[in-house]
Amino acid sequence: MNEKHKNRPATILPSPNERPTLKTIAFMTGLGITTVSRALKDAPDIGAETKERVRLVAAQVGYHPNRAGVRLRTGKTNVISLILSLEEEFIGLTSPMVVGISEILAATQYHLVITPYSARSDPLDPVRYVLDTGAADGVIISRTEPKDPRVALMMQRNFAFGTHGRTEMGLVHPYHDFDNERFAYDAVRMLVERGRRRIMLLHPPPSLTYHMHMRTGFERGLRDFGAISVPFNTVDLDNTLVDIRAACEAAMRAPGAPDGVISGSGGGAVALVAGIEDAGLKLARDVDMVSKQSNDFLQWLRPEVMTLREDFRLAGRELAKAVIARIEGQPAAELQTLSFPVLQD
Amino acid sequence: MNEKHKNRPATILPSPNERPTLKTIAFMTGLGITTVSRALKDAPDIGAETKERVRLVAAQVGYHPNRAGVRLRTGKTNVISLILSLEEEFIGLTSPMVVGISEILAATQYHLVITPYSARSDPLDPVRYVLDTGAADGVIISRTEPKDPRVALMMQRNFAFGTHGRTEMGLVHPYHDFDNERFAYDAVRMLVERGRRRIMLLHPPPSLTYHMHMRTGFERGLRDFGAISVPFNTVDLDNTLVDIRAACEAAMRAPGAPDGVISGSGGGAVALVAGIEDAGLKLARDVDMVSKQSNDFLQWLRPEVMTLREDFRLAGRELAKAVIARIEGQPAAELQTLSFPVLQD
DNA sequence: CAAGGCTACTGTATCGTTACAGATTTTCAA
DNA sequence: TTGAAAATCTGTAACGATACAGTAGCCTTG
Repeated sequence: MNEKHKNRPATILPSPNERPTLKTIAFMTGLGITTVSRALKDAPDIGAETKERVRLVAAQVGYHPNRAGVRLRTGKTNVISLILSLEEEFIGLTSPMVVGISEILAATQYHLVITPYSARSDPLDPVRYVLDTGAADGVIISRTEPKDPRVALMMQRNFAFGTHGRTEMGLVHPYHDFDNERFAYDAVRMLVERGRRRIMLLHPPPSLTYHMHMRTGFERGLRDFGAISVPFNTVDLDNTLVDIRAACEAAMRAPGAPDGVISGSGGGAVALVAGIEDAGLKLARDVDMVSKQSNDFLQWLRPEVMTLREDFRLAGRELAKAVIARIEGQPAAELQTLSFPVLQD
Repeated sequence: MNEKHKNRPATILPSPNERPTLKTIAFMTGLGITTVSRALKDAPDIGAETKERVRLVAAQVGYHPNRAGVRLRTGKTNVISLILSLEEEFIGLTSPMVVGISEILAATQYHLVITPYSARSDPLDPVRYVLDTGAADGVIISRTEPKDPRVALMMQRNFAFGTHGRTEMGLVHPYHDFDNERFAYDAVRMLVERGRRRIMLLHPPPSLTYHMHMRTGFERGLRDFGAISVPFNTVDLDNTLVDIRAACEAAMRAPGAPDGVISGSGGGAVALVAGIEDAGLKLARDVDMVSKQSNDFLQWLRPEVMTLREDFRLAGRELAKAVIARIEGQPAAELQTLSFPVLQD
């Protein structure tokens, strides 16, 4: 509309095949590059009509800001990094989390980058990598420990992150956690209601925070409902399924064998079922079992096993929301959520 | 501004807390930025001793090239995008692929970005997004169709990609595929060897390329080993497990019910087992079953089911290698691999 | 009507890197 | 001794975006 002919710097006509940039739009609208940039971010010093015109042209030519340009200039990567242990056992659990995270990120500018590490290496390595290279604006980690050095490091550097699981360091940070204490407590109750008294728990590795949560709920359940614990300390959820199966069979054949079993994960439950049956026992008849479950397989093939569902997809959603909110400056204390076991069917 | 001094431009000492850049190293070594850049890429016009010195200092200060800088200047993103359908059913399968891909990328500069789409939207969308925004140097896709428009588009744009599964358009591109024809053929053989004659196949959706592969192997097996097909066309592997289970039960109760069942995926097999048992039949006694399997669950809970393993982790590794090789200019014809069913245990 | 303030817009410098076109010194054949 | 070639090294411009410090015109206000 208002052509005020100061002759514009001799802009070369942008070649029509290339990706449009701010320059393209500036050329098409007759505005300056800065104006276009500010118009697109709805800055207050740009006229309403101009903004409209710029937005229209931008949409028309399919403008997407160049991520490298933004990132170089502002330091903002628009990336959330999910730090994943590559051991097969965990990836099965974390994959629904990827779905949840993606669901949230889809509505934003953020991309999801998978930053892997192997159990044989230091879990701090991937975190340090992201921090040192500025590879992401925020990070999501799992397998959280009570005194987690990754959390300490990111807090110290004032870096946005969320943890799947809680810590116990007196540091306030975003997390999402499943109430494993309640899970174990409810599990004991369910077993006792079915007349079971001698209960065995397949617990997470002691290094992880939720080990203590689960044990606490377990012990409390034993006390409140009047059952006793059958020790099962030779294996935990980080052992291979083969080891768990063998250990379970041994426990089932030993004197004072359990008549109730609790599995802290769905994968472990499969091994426990196999171990129980290896020992010639039958579910529901000789032994009852409660498992934490994330997929349907177990339930379909051994409906006798009672399952309490943990929703990893929800965890992904909550964590993605929390990390983004943290990046945007929301206080960490407001970004802590807990989810509860849901009886399956 | 055009100051032509002999002495170096008045470089400000890089603040010690910031990430080191080429400038930092240039300052420390007393060299020019260009020289440092070229030394680090082992360019032929830099002295051997200089290169050594630069490399030493770079390692010392923990230099990582700024990805945004490289990307902006060269257009190289150093990103591989895995395009994932977010439906829970598929994510379970594709997650071991993430592990395989990560294993390969870990030794390179590449990052893995998950680009999701939902089944309700156009599968072309994520591909177009990557192409239009230059979000990655290469792409990996699954659920490949015989005339796959994503493949056509990326070929036309001369963009590096690899497909999990083959196409049939006369276009030569990198792929990794599982030999589903052989799987079905072997499966029929295994069933016939156990005296089964009336065989039912749970096949993939007809739109996917491997549907035809599997059917071909199936039909060939029926002919070669003298068995007959029991139609099972009301459901395929894209249906929910609940639907598959119900359809299977119905088939098992119908006149002329099958005595052998083949499942084109591990997840489907669980539903089939449940359906068979719903109909009051017993595995190994009334019906035998062969399944494609990717995890151990089924095998542990129904060892009667014979399983042929498909290695998704290997697929991830092969595809990552292929895409990188393609980016580096290797001919697509050399980047096509096939893997074969392995009898489980 | 001058001074000041507001509105709407713009040019320049910069982020870190690399392509390119020199520049300087050394080496060496004639 | 003299070019010329080889060996090393370097400055500038650019990739696309944004922060910042303007500018130009117009409107108040006293």
